[in-house]
Amino acid sequence: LDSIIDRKRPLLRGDHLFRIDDPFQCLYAVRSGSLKTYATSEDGQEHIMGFHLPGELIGLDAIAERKHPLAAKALETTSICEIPFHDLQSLSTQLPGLQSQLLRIMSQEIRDDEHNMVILGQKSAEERLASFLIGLSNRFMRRGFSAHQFNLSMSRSDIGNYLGLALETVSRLFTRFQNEGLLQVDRKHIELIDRDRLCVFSGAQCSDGNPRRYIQPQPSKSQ
Amino acid sequence: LDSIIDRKRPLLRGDHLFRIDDPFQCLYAVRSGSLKTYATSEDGQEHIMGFHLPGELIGLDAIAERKHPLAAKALETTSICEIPFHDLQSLSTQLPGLQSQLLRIMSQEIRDDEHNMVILGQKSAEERLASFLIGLSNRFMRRGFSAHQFNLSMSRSDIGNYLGLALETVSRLFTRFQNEGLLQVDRKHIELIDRDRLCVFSGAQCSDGNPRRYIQPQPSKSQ
DNA sequence: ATATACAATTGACCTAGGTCAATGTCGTCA
DNA sequence: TGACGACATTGACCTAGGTCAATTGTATAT
Repeated sequence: LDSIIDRKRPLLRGDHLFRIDDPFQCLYAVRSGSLKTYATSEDGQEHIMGFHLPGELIGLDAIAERKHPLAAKALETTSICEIPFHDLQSLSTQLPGLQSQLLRIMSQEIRDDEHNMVILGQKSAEERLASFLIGLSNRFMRRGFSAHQFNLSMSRSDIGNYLGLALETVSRLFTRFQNEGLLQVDRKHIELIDRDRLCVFSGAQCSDGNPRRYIQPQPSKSQ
Repeated sequence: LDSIIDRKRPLLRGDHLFRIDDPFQCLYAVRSGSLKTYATSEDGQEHIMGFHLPGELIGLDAIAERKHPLAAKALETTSICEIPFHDLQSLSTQLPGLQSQLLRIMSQEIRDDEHNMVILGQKSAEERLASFLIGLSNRFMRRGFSAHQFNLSMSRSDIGNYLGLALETVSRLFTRFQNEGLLQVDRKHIELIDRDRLCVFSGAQCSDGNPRRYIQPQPSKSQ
């Protein structure tokens, strides 16, 4: 199963794992550290699509066109597993479970993106940042890290870019959350003091540690 | 190949194809008509995630959890093909190409969602509506319909919800675009007069009829 | 034909959050 | 140790677009 996986030497902060339009050869799994993926618009503006933590898979969006639509850059010293896609495919013809596992992961990615679209399209700045922090917390928790205390490897500007906010707004919200007693910020270090109340601020479905979930249908106000 | 596909009787406007948390049995392909998919938040608020035109596939986000995270509702009289997922999977163990075709479609869906996240996160109201119209136009064109003239099956309110705008803003933009000579609106009917200039307004990468594309990397301002 | 209800438009007003600018803090390198 | 440069914070101001409300147009039911 992991006979095809190749462990590469670690990336340093700022190194690219791949760039936009690089040919698609491999999926990548983060072993340690973190990365951001981003698109750029014609004017050179960067649009961050995601932050990627240990245990997460990168590159699923490249399968269709056989090249990477986004670039991936390390936010800190980061080690990566390379998974050659060709090998993965031939292996999966033998292992029936592997194929459907891949489908499940991609389906989950689509769900997560849908969740992000709700956040970007419908939520206030406050709700966005709270959702972001709760989401990070959940992801750390699932991987066995502390859910109440972690370091942000990305800058305020990266967070703002990702959430569709100005970096000044992000900064102001951090101090506001801190004054409200929701959390303690020290530079990159975050401690969630009152995680439950932060969930309330995020306006959602997340206090149970189960992230990226959707909500029961309502009575349905006809059409 | 299409021995497993079942054609159901058509849905009427307002009918649900499935609701949130319905168990996942089938993928669905739109044959004619159109639908919207949406999540609802705890307060009953509807969040539209997509509009679905003939030839498009719905339900890929349900594979992971074996239930539908979104609801799908017909915007007009709509006919649908049901594709039982179980059958699809067993069939794909025999046909090698089918499996990878499915992966490609899901990968494309992830790319499309990423594209939408850029629109929601980074674009102005004007750019959002222009992108939306160009995107629709491209999708119609690819399916053999007119790229310059089509009917919107969704309300202004649906469009606003989808784009993260108030319906009043959508309405104002339609009249503005019309006054600028970009298009002609009559209720639900849209005629794109100056598609190229509308592309300019959308601030993107779309005038060539190839939608959902990403852009070359820039010189990269280091870090 | 008329009533009803919903969809769309338009205007007036207001506010969340963006922009610009000044200042502060930290980490790195000579 | 000091100076530079990136990052972060904070304040003052401004505007894109949201909200509220009135009006009109359109479609369905009686």
